[in-house]
Amino acid sequence: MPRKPLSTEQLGLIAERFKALSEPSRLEILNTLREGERTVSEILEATGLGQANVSKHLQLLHASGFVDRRKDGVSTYYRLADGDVLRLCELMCGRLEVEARVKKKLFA
Amino acid sequence: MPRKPLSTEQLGLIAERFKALSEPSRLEILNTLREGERTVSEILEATGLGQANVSKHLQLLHASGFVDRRKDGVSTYYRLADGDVLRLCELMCGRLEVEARVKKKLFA
DNA sequence: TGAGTATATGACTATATAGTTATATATGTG
DNA sequence: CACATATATAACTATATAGTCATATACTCA
Repeated sequence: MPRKPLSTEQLGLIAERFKALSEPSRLEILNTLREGERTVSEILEATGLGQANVSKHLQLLHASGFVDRRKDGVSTYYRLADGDVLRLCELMCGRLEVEARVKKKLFA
Repeated sequence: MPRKPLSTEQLGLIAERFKALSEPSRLEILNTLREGERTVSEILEATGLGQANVSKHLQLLHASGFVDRRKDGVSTYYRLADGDVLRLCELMCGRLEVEARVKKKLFA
């Protein structure tokens, strides 16, 4: 949250973006795209998710600006739009690691 | 997302945390706590949300590790657990600003 | 102890959405 | 053109959850 207070409208937009990242299947898709550009078919294979399901998730991730895409012939290639997804997830992972350490210490 | 690939289980935990931040009401609560420690009553007043509703949101935020709390007498004081919420939201805000600039440019 | 206040919790409803199935829309190839 | 393949979309179902109302719990004080 920045220095300035945020309007209700801004909070709504932020919430919407976080929601895009709040589903395991979508994170799995993004995780696949870490390796680089992939077609929908490749994502299907990598994740084991259903075709229609993946397609919808990709539409949402694209609408949220987390992935870019290009069409080439019959295929659509998706890729991470920028490094923010990685940064966001790293931040969350850091939290989880700390948490795990604390829990471990409690039982030690 | 960190350098190493993430397990399905880890992705689930990360998604869970993002979900905690994916509701406007909860962001509004966190936004209130930016100013410092607040009681539930103060949060009610600041946000205009219902009592039971706020209480449940606070339980969730606490379970997710985003807020800490202490009881003093009949009141419970909540506060941001650390700076990560601010960092996460700043990142999202940055994205939205860029997006807004691009949109503006398109219509210029 | 009884009344009052602050917070938490349970039950319920309404809404959003993940996943699936079936179908539509390209695009490429013989 | 007919057909195959890749992706997108529509309709539907099942599940999760935000919000609300009613109630429970916990603390304070007279």
